[in-house]
Order: sequence, then structure tokens, then C-alpha cells
Amino acid sequence: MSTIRLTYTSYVVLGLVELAGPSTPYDMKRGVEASIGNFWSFPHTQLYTEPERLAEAGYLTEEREEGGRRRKVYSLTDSGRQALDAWRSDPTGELAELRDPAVLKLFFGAERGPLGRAQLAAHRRKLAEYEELRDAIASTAPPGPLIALECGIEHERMLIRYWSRLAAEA
Amino acid sequence: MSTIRLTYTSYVVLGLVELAGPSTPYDMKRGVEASIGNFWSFPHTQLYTEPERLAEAGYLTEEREEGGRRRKVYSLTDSGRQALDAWRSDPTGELAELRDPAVLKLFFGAERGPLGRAQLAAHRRKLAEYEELRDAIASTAPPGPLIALECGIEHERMLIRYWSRLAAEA
DNA sequence: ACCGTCATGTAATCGGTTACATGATTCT
DNA sequence: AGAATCATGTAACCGATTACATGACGGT
Repeated sequence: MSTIRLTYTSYVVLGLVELAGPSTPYDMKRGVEASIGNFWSFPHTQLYTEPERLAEAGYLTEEREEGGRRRKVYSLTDSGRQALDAWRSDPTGELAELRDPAVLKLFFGAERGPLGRAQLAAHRRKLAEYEELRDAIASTAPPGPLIALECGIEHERMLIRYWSRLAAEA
Repeated sequence: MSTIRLTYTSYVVLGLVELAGPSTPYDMKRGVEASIGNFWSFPHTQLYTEPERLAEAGYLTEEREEGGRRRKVYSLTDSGRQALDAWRSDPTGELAELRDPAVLKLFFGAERGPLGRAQLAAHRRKLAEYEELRDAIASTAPPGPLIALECGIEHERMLIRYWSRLAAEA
């Protein structure tokens, strides 16, 4: 049993398994897209390697399905739940970075007009998608995902205002 | 002369050298902090390895200072300027992700109260810092950095509203 | 002369991404 | 039955981070 550094990806995996119960990597993949994947994405291959890492370190157990494809099924251990709890209950003051590719271009002198229009279109689409998603899950989802989705919605609205203003000035 | 994939870090380096002229890694480091580093950060060691990569691929030239520490000084080549231009003038529809550690915790069930208060404090500090910075450079800085800074300010304001609301509900 | 801090850099490690590959399933 | 798409996974590579290390310089 090795010792590893828990990354954000680790917590996403632990959190997903807590939410959904014992999961295969593919279960996780489906759990990620259209939820947490909207604002914290990574390639699906991470969902094969990361649970393995976590299992080696004792945060998950790894079993094989009986019959069929005999896929790997991961479950939370006590140690895993503890790690998740410790992380979750530490009220971090760490801040998100903008890390917006379009703002990066802007910083280095990109033309506002075309960039603004492209961004506006994309952000409007994303906002619509979020609002639809919220309406679809509002009555059934746990509060965490819902409230996070609200943040995503505010984020999109802010950026739509921002790029609108820029595109208008240009 | 090798072929490399240009990452965001590459464009940051190319952009910095364009803005500031021939630079040593340490010049770049100073250029990064308090400007682009606020919303697209990375460890300073990247500023030693990345220019080297870029020089090998022909986007920068590498010279040695005469005397003193004989530090490496990097300058843009035509090829580097072209790559920067091509990137900058492509109006990307690629979207920023939230990728906010605090929202991640929220998603997986963190308590709103303590987390909200910690985030509020941190975001208020950051906002004040941005506003001060803006006032300090408003008259001298090129438009790109200023307009990007405006985005950072709006971002902070949005998150202050968001966490205020959450902390109040909790 | 010493100490602390800033300046400057090297090297190793590793998480994350990219590329690829093969079974299942569904559709026509 | 063939094609297309979804499901499931492996392996290699590499950019990014972490750890460490030494030189310069200002203050006491």
C-alpha cells in the first residue's frame, strides 16, 4: 500500500463513488459528463488510472464483476471516506483562477470584435445548456451539484455581459 | 530545430517577450507576477524550461549576456511573432472552465457557512488588490492587460455576490 | 562576518494528455 | 451483414510541478 498525493482528480473520484456507490470507471465517466465535468473536466482515461492509484493507497477497494466483462468495481474504504471528509470540511480560502483562453488572447492584444462575438455565441449556448440542465435535475439532485450549477450559471452570465460590452465597443 | 506543440504557457512566454522585448527568465518572472500571473499562473521554473523549448523550435533566439552572470536572454524570431499572431487572431470559441476548488467542495457537499466566509474574505482581498492595481496602471498599461484585468474584477465581484448569498442562507 | 532574503537555476518525478486498440450494440 | 457509434481499456510521452541548490546583496 503506497502513499500518494491526493489531487483534485482524486477527490472527484472519491466524491463520485460516494455519491453513486460502487462504480466502474465507465460509471464514473457517465457520472462526470453533464455534471461535475462541466466545470472540472479531464479525459476519461484518468478514470482508469486514478482509481487504481487510489486503490493502491487504500482509499478504494477494487473488485471484479462476476461474469460478463469482469470489469473493475471500486468502492470507498473508511480511509477514503475520511480523506474525502477531511478535504471537504476544510474551508479553503484558495481562489479559482480565471484561466480563460479568450482572456489570455485579449491580454496579449487580440481584436475584441471577432473574439467577443465568438465568445458571446459560445457562452450563450453554454448558459442555455446549464439552465436546461438545472430545470431537468432541480427536483431530484442533491443540493451540492445544484448550488454548484448556480455558480456556473452566474459565471456564464457575467461573461456574457463582459463580452457584450466589449463587442459593442469594438 | 525540433517541432513542438505550443501550449498556453508557450504563448504566455512569446507574448511576454513581445511586450517587454528581449528578456531573461527572471525578467519574465517579474513580468508575470502582478499581471498575467493573476489569472494564469505557473511556477517560475517553467520560465527556464519553456523558453529553451521555444528556442530549440525556432520561436525564440537565445543569447548570453556579456559579463556578469552571463544569463540567457531570449528574443522573438519572425517565426515566433508569426505563431503569436496566428494564435491571437484566431477568435476562439473555447470556453474557460470554472475549475474553482471551493465550488468543487461545494459540489461534493461541503458546509456552505464556513466555506462561504473563507471564500468571501479571500475574494474581497483579491478584488481590492485588482482595483488598486488597475488604478496604478490605468494610465500607462497597454489596453490588453487593462481589459483583462476588468474581467478579473467582474469575476471577483460575481463570486462575492455568490458567496455572500450562500453564507447568508447558511 | 553573518544572516536572511532575493535571484537564478538544475534535476527528478509524476499526473495528465494523446494516441491507439478492441469488444459490444444498435441501426439500416 | 456491414457500418457506425458507444463502451472499455492500455501504453507512451511530456509538460508541469516539486524539491533542491548555489550565488549575490543589503542590512546589522
